[in-house]
Amino acid sequence: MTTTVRVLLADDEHLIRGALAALLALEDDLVVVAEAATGPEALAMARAHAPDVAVLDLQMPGADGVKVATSLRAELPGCKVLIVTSHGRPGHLKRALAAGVRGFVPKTVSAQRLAELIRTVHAGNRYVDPELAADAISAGDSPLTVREAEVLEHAADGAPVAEIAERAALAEGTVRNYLSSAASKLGAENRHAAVRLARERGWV
Amino acid sequence: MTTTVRVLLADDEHLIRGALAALLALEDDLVVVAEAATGPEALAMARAHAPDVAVLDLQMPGADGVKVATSLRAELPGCKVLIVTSHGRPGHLKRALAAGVRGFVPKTVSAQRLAELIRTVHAGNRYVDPELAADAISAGDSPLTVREAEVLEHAADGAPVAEIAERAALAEGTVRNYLSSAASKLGAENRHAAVRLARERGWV
DNA sequence: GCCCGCCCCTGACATTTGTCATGCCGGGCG
DNA sequence: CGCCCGGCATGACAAATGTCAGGGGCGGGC
Repeated sequence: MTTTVRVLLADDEHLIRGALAALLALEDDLVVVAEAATGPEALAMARAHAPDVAVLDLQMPGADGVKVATSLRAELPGCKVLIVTSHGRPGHLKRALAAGVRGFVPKTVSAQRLAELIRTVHAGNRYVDPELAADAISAGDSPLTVREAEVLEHAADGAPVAEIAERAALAEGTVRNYLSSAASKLGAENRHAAVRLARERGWV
Repeated sequence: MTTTVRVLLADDEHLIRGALAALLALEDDLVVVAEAATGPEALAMARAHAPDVAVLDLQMPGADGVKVATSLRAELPGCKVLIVTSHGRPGHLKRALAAGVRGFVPKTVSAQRLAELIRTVHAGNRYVDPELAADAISAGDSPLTVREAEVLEHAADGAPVAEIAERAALAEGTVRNYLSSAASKLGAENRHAAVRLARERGWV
């Protein structure tokens, strides 16, 4: 007997979610038991329906896919998580795996392939897109120290150093130093470029 | 007799494009005659198949939806363009309409609704998502002068003023001035925040 | 024709940011 | 234990950035 897999689908784009639900419904052994458009909603739906596999978009309003996965791991250990994403940032993959995610693929895969992957993770196996994995490996670990990353995050919206210093409870000179060392580690000309790079690599 | 509508589908995310194609195929009067994953590919497909309606993603590799629409308008005036987008930036809507686009909607619409809209634009009518329209109106026109926008663009990747000055063939002081006035017009603290805001509003 | 306002452009000055030399502390290692 | 290394923190100085006052050109209103 082929067991049927109960799936939760979470993506903020209704068009895509609906289309996906329709396509997955064509597979005999898959059934979409719940849909959600936001992070918190996904969590609530998961609690209510206890799906076998949760297919989560990485970027959703409220809480991103990784955050949802973390909560899910604690509350429903039996629920496997598969993350799909449009723009694969290396660091996200690492964070996702740390959160216990079982699968991680870009949205460029076909629906057919996605269905296979749902079965794969349901069977207890893992799968990450080879290209994303290669990116993550070549990007490597974050070279930033805890404080450097913290200061970079505060600098993300272009705030002046004085403001960052206040929020981080540091002297201005110190903040400038962290910014500077972070920028040089990232090979950036200035802190703004550094912020962009760190974001791209998923290190902030 | 209900005429059948020949549709071109362009989106870089295979998962979504495939799912969409499948759903639209369920509608009796719609037929997807071509698919594309990039801007140039969409253009080539349009030339080859001369579709009635082109459904374009706003953000694609190569050339964005608006650029494709512009070319299409010149080469295939009979082909109506409907743009779908994940992240609606006000300025894009304006540019799109200027490029002769007939419909503009976020990806949060349902597939059912999208099918209706394809018929709507095919019938010669226009449709823009009310919420996006409201955003565009409230965001209003760009308050930036030509030079201000130009300098902001050059500043986008965090380049130092000297470099911007060279690329724009201006004195450094002048560049600082434009940056400064642009920032104040946008209500930004500094040029980096200004760049972000201008991007969000679609003014650069 | 003349004035006014806006855009374009510039250099000088004040402020902010980036860089450097330095000190403190805790953890690993010979 | 004593040493060295790396992360954390700071202030002083040099360089980049933001702000200001001002001048030339062009078009619309009177």
